[in-house]
Amino acid sequence: MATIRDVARRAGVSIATVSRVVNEQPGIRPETRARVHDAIDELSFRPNAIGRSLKAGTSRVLGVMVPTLANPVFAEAVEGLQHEARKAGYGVMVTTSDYDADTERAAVETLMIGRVDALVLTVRDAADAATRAWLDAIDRPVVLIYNEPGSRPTVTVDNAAAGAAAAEMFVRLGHSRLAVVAGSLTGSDRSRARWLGFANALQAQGCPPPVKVEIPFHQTDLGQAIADLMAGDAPPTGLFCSNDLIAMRTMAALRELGLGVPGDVSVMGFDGIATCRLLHPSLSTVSQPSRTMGEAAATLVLKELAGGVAEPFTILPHRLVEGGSVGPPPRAAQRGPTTSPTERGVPST
Amino acid sequence: MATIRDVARRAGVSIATVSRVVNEQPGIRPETRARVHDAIDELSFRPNAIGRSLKAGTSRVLGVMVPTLANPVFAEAVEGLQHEARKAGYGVMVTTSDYDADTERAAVETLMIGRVDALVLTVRDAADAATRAWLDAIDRPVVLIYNEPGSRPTVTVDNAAAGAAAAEMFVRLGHSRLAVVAGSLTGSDRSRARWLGFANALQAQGCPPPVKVEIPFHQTDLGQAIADLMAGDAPPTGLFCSNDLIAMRTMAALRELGLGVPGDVSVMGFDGIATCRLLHPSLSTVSQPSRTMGEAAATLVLKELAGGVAEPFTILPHRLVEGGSVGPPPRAAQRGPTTSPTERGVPST
DNA sequence: CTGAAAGCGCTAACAG
DNA sequence: CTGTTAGCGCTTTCAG
Repeated sequence: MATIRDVARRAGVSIATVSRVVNEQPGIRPETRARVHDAIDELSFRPNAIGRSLKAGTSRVLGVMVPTLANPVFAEAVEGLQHEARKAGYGVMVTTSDYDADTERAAVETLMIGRVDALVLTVRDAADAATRAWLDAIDRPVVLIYNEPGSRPTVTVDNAAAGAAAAEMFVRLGHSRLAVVAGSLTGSDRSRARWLGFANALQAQGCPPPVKVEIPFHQTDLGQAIADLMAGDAPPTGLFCSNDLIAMRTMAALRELGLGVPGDVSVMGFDGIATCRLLHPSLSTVSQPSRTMGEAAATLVLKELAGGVAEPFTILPHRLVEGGSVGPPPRAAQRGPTTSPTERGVPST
Repeated sequence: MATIRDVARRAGVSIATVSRVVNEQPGIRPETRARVHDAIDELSFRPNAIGRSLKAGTSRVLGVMVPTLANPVFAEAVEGLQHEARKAGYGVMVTTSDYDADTERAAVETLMIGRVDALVLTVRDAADAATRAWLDAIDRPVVLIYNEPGSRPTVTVDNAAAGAAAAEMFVRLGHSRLAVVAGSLTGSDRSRARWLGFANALQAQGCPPPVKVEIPFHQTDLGQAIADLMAGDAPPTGLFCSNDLIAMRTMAALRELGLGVPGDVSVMGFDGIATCRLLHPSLSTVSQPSRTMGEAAATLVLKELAGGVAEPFTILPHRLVEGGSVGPPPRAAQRGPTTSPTERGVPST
């Protein structure tokens, strides 16, 4: 691999001149510039980013950590982030944490040793004391994404409001016995926020508190969990799932049990991943603008890197996507006479 | 940020000693080591990877390029690759090419300038002359993934055999009028290989050649394309899609048209992404071990980096997943009397 | 067992 | 307009 010195020798100039040509600085005689360019081409020289970084003290690399790339919601965000970073000439180093707190810490540590200039992270719980401790100790720009706003700039949606919106939709349709199926209600801040928003809205509407079902990460077969949930003489008529992947698996489990969606039970997801429209019935969900969130996180962190001050948080709009998986509760479960949801209309606030 | 010099001063030793302690080299008096460790902790010193890289001439970073992270098949591979890389102490820089040949070149160039030690790539077409030219010019270990084996070590499945297996399944069930719905039949080497395997197998069985339908990347609504395909008096009874995402969209389009799957038409995908099991009917597909492929690519490239010689190619096994989206053709379309597929059984070779 | 010093590839201040 | 030189943080001979 040719170095700047090789080029200088070949072109018969000093390394400073080569550096100037490479960095397109003014004040070089055109013919000198041409000679240098020739030498560069002949040796197919590419300036060594490491030498450059060492001098500059920056790497022009962003570090990104998400729980997993196997969930399209994160993959899409990384895709958007990557595009935005590339436009600005930044590379992106990616790691996954598998929703594990220890892995999170270690992974971020590795990214920092790798000298990324800034970080974009999704942590399990931005409010957790231990997490906050190491997060606050990071001496570089950090932007959280998907997490609940806390001590670091954050790009997210209003999870509590989104949870409430889901609850209101269920209530509007006549549901009152509801359950929440979540990946890790206790561990994940956003999951908790959605839960709280959901449960509070239900309470405000005079509904009994929802049942909680927790699904361990990596457990893909929800058959037993859903069977248990739906057993008994007053099973829930609506399920609010903490993400679309879980919602889709829940629907599959319900079908196994011979229960109709939304005939016997309505299912609602969260995230708005691309494939959820392709189900039949299509999945009703609270959609987050994942790609845009990734882009926004990149923009934010890049701005901070450029010396700007990042806004403490960016709340992007969520959107209630009404698919086919949510409908009125089965007749037997309705309390009092109700007309069809469309006839009832939306309450005027 | 503390440097090795700060630590040395604080511990009252030379920077060489600090370096030795950090790199756990033998021959340091225990008390000296302890003093250095204390200084390191007090200053929370982390060795600067850039300085280290400059000296060593390697970055301990792998560069990865895939067409898009929005297709879970690639996201999963990157996930696997990343895990494997981290185990070996390597970081992973990711880029996407959007299936565009120019972007591919530019993205790889950017990765190389970023001084990745080696590359793992999925290119549109590993057989394309222009692509081969720049690929062969890369002066670092390169492993291709998903591509057809060519001039560089490759981790993939036997796409032609997989296409043939799909064809044989269709024929076994009694289909003869088939179509291929592909993302970019002309541009993608693997898509082409699957097509050839599929078409050749059909010919061998005495079936007419399949119809081709090409779907531009980014076109997510296949309604019109599928409507056109299914118009006419002898529409295909089976559709072989070049990937699961397209297959899922195809199924959605068919449903819009009021056509039953597999009653009126059978649909088969390719990739085996997680969500395809969750459809109803579940998608029949040729499954690739994506995560394992990512891991294998990492292992291969890491081995080469360690001085080993990489195998020219690693063909991982594909698997025909029989879901609910494929069945016998509708009665009217069958040629000659046939019994149900299970009764007919599999031909004894 | 420890220290001094060279040098990885590059940029930028300073000289000419 | 161009060259000389110092130095970014680290590892690694070579001396002692």
